[in-house]
Amino acid sequence: MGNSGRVTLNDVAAASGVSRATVSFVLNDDPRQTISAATRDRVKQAARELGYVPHGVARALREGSSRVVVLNIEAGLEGHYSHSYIQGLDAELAAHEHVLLVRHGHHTPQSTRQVLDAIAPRAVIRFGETYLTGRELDDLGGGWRDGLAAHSALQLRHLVEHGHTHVAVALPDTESPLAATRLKFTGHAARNLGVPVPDSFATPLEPSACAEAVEAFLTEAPEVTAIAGFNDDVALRVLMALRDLGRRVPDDMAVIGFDDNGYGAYTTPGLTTVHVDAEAHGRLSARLALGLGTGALRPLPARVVVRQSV
Amino acid sequence: MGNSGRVTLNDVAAASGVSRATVSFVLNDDPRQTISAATRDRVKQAARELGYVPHGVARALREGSSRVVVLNIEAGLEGHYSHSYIQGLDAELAAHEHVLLVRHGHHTPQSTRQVLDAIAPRAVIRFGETYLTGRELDDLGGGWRDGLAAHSALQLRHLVEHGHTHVAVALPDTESPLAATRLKFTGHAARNLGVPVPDSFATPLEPSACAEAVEAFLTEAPEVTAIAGFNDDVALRVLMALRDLGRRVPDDMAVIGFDDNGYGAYTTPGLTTVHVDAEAHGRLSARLALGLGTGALRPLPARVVVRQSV
DNA sequence: CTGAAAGCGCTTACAG
DNA sequence: CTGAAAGCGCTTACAG
Repeated sequence: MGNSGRVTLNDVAAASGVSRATVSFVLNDDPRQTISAATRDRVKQAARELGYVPHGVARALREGSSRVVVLNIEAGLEGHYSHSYIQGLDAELAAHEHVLLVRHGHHTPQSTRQVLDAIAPRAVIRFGETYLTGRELDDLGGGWRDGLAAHSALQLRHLVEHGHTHVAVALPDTESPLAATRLKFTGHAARNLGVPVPDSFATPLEPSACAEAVEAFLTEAPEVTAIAGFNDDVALRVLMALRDLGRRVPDDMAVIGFDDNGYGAYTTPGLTTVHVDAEAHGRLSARLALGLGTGALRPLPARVVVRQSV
Repeated sequence: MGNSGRVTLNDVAAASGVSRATVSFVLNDDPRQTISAATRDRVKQAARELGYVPHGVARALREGSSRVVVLNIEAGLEGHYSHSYIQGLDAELAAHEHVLLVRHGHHTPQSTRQVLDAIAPRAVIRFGETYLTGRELDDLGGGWRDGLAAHSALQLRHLVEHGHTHVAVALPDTESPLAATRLKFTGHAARNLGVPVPDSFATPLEPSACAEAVEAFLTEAPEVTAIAGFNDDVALRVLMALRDLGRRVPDDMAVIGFDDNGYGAYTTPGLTTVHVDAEAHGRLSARLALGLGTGALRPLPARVVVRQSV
């Protein structure tokens, strides 16, 4: 097996007494070749016995890309949704003999370039794109059907159905590329539901600063009776702020979260929130990245998890 | 530039009127070659103008490995610690011109093999190994100095310092490779502190099941006055269970978490917990994976974040 | 100081 | 049906 420890195509060819080309044809089930059953067996047998595994790097150099899919995820977008999404993506990719590799943190064009050049992945997925634009999800039939837009609307609708017409949106304190989009979608939904377009405010991480922010906002907008969180983290902070301010939830103020992260079950009152089938979104992204159809895959529609905060 | 869109070494060589070898020497600053300043400049200039970027796959095929480090992380080990750890790892690797790619989910030997073959990473890090064994951290001087053992001891010590001698450990419901190790370390610490070795129990995710588990355990062990959580998730579940059982925290039972995930600030009472400098652990792992020294890097010691639960 | 050549391990026209 | 050959883009002895 050469000089290194690795078993190569050469070794298999030598062991089975055919050329490298033939080995490659057999192992890759090339449909354009007709190779005798005897030869096939001999080659496969030899490959098995030698423990041959194709060298992906060489294959990638030759084919132009490796059987790897890279997911880029910005630091600010990580959360419960992304976690489930990754699970789905990983599982579906594995089912099609690809591996998922995730790039966390902040990505500059150079670093992205470096990854591309280093491993020539079959596809690079930018996390959030699907969900955000709903573009791929559109393929299932209907723009707002199961994207962020639909879910933003679901969140607001729950509030409206509970009698709230003046709603505010609580946003993270840090810059999130999703914040503006979310706000836009919620605005759309408000118009559809015939309620005023919600105002928004940021929620600092530090509890007393957050309480101040909530208080300041509510002083300016005393008509607001319900707050819709950008996500559960934000909603949880609002819940704490309201408690510190002595406002009762849901009696004085209703609060609803987004993307049920589980921790909303631990507060008093529990946080009502929106649950999204992120795992299926991940599977969908996988199929689309590989150029497969969406198959029978259909994400479960989002649903409201009712606890006590609204 | 060849037939594809890519600029290769060949293109740079042609543009600067030298051979491919020379281009390679110049661009890689090969110390064994002496190349005239004029030629160097010409080559570098041409590379810059053409926007040449070395093809990592080809380089990996030639050199045997790519400038990529892979982190394997099992689904059960993800949490706050891993999140910070990844940030540190990513940043430090980037500082040394490597990129971090994370493999989530469950890993079989075959899938690991596939990754290895697909991208020939410079190193593969198994998450938790460092922290768990404290092996790498030992290098900083002293086995228990800043690993899981030391932190388990810190958690228990806080309880003992607050007058608790009969402590129980709450574990996750799922199999965690860390659980046994944790228990062992806490046992060691108990002996050192001269208190009985803590018993343990599992905490189901489902709230009523969890309450039952807590109740059953405490009925068997009425002498227990404090519960140490495997992590904050577990401790938070215990907190909820105790509330549902009508036991007051900390008066009837003290609770302490582990690996401050932030959500402990949202409960009533707030969860006292142990905060670990995972980011520095990540940086350390990066340096060790690349075969660099640990430099001046020294993780901050873990500390107890005091809230109200003990 | 510089260039021609080999080779990393694979795939795939092309010629028998 | 099968094999010899080229080539993916790079690095590095080796020979001038």
